[in-house]
Amino acid sequence: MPGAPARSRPPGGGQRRPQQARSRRTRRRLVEAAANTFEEKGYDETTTAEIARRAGVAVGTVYSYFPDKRAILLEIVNDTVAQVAELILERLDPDLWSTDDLRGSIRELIHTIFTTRRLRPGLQRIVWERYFKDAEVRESLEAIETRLMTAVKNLLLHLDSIDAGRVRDPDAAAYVIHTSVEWTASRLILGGASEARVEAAVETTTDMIAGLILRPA
Amino acid sequence: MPGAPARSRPPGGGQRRPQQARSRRTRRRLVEAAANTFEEKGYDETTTAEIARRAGVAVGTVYSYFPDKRAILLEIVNDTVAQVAELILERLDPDLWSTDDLRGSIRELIHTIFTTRRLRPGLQRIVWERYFKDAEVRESLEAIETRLMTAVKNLLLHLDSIDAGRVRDPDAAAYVIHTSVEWTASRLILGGASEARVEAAVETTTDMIAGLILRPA
Amino acid sequence: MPGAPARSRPPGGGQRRPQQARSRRTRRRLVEAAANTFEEKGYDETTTAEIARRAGVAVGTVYSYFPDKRAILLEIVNDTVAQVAELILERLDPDLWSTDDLRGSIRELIHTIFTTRRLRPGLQRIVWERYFKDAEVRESLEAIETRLMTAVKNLLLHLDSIDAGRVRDPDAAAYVIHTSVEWTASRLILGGASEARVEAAVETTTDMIAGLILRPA
Amino acid sequence: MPGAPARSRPPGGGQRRPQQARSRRTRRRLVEAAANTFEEKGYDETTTAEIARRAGVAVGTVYSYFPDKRAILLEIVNDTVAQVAELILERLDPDLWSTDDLRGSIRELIHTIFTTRRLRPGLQRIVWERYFKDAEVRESLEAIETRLMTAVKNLLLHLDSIDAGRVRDPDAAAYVIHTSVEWTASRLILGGASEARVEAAVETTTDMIAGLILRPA
DNA sequence: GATGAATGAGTCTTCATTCAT
DNA sequence: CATGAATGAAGACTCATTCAT
Repeated sequence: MPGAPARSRPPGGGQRRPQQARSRRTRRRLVEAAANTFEEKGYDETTTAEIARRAGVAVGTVYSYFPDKRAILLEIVNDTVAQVAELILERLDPDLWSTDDLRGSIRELIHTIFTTRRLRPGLQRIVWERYFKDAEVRESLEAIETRLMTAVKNLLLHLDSIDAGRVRDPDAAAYVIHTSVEWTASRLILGGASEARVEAAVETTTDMIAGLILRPA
Repeated sequence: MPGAPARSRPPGGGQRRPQQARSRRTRRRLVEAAANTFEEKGYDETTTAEIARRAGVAVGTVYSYFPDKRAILLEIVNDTVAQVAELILERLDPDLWSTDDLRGSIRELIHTIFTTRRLRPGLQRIVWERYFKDAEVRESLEAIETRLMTAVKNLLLHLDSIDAGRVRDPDAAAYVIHTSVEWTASRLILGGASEARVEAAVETTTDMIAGLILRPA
Repeated sequence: MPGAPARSRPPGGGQRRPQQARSRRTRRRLVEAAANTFEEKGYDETTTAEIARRAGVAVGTVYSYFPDKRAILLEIVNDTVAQVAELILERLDPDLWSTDDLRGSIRELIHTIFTTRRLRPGLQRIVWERYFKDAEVRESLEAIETRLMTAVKNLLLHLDSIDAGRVRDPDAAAYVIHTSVEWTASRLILGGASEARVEAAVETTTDMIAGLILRPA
Repeated sequence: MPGAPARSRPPGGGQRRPQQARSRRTRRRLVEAAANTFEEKGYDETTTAEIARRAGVAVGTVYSYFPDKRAILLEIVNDTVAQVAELILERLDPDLWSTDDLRGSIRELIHTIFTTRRLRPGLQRIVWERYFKDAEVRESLEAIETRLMTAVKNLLLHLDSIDAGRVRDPDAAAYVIHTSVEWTASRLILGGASEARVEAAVETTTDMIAGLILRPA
């Protein structure tokens, strides 16, 4: 599956087996069926039989596209996490940060992160659930987190360069910021907190991050 | 095995909670066996048969002390999380916080939290794994987190009262602080980070928290 | 399972798990059910479900006595082959060989071997079928064949010592004799040959062996 | 792939036996691919998908040349066994047997038989494995064995006619000789015996056969 | 109270074969 | 004629839980 946008792909591009149109469609149907079922019922609770049923194919077909159930999850996790990260990465572009209202930019970023957690919450739960259990899920997540943290770090360095930020240890800061915000967002949203509590958390988190990275006026 | 055969038991002998010495010991042995096995292999990978074996009893015995496998986990989670929390709660006592070096106190607190993650890491992983999956695990964890967050809030209010802190929204602050530090600690330690990275994270986290709650000199 | 006679076993003897009477009986029932089913339908065609059904237990029970289907076969093969071999080994005792009618003794031995093939023919087929396929079956069979060939060799040496035999290479002779007779017997009997053909083969095989090992008068 | 798209096909195009060059080649490729795979991995372990892959065709194509997997094996077994038998049949021609050194002729024959077992051992194993399992394999093998045994019998009669042999029961003798030598050879060679053991077995087998069929000088 | 044998529903996975394109 | 996507029956094995002894 494409993963990243892959806007302009070379003409004969085909990444795996699917060479025929029907095959491609079946694969997509399988991934979608699996994603929906995982989302609704969780990973362990989803049987390959149900995935097949919802995709409208036979069980065997599942196994001609994926070696096993885990492989389907992996692909979905990659896609989902990547999509979510993409939204955040866009907001981390230093060019978009007005010098006038840095706290506002931070706030907007935090808000975005909190909001993304509303996408496919079931799948995000599965990621937490399997993070320590499945090395590949972990690697998959960490690859994307590395991209995020690098973007955060670059932003910090940028702020520093325009005399707006103050960072002692950019790597550690990126790590701590990323981890803190991510988890606060996840727990709050996936845990079903009220809108008011979410807003309060966004505000406080913004203060916290601002306090860490912004040079006091 | 000591003690006479329990030939004459008191009429209304309760069957639930341990009333006899042997019973209590068996229960403890079961809990320990389960905790060790969960710790080593994870929850799903631990069979009740293995717990029984390691406790030196028959499978059936497990079920005369606990309604099911999950109940054992619940008890262990409660104990473990409570023990870990206790260490942190002690450090949150406002009386222990010197006014002179508030940042140092924060740092010490953060350090303590990071350190506690080294206790029973396998069990802590299970808590993450099951947090969204098992409502009782969630409740169990949240009950203790509530205590922690209340203590944090009280500390914030105390700092405020001595003109050392500044808190706009103590509830949100307690939540965000707790969640951020907890997760940063967990991922770093459970993920096996190097000592240097841990130290850097402690330092940066301290800065971040200090920036949020301390009144700038 | 006992395997060899184990005539006088130490009082508290119990070889594997079975400590309770019921357990022992279940195990026996399982082995018998499996042997009968293997015998009738062949190994691959026998499902663990059917073994369980015929033993009157649940599938799971099968797996609490044996790690897998193959293990049941192995045990049965060991027993069956050993039993068959025992009948032949008895006939190889030099003391039973009259000096007067050595050809008659050989004939009787050959006849015995041919006759044993009528025991559990289905299982014997399975042994051939899996001989090159399953290393443990092979080892199992070869262990017993080694005993047989050793007995043959000793007999040859004995005949030599009483000036009745002539053997150039006792090891090779034992091997060739054993293999030839065994396979001729197996193919003929397992292939369902007529009584007349069997008798003719016994006679000719006797001539062949006698020609090899007996000193011409 | 060669050839123009089969746009205009001759109306009554025969579907069964190879009439066109390409078809014949495809069939040969399939048989070879199957033979190699069977040889390397065994019958059960070979999937039709792999045969197709190695032949460079689609699975469906396999089924336009053969009704099923078993049919491919049957054809291969026929060919292989026939080829092997041919080598032996040549050596059974009475004209080639010098009267001077009959034991030498027997020895050479035995040697030839042992040597042929080194051809396609994997396939020969499959024949043993399926001999009792698959009636057609059995028939196929037996048809060729009948030819061999007839040749043996004719040889015996020939030796008798020139006063060199002595045979009580030519049919039984042919059967016993054939079966004994065949199996001794198979087990020894397919079992991977050392050259020395093979040589010893050849020698002893020669003695055994000579003792049965040659008139003592 | 303890024992441990027995349960059996539930899962994943394989692969020969078919048939629409 | 070839293709290869799809089929789906079948089977081995697991393990939390029960209950007769």
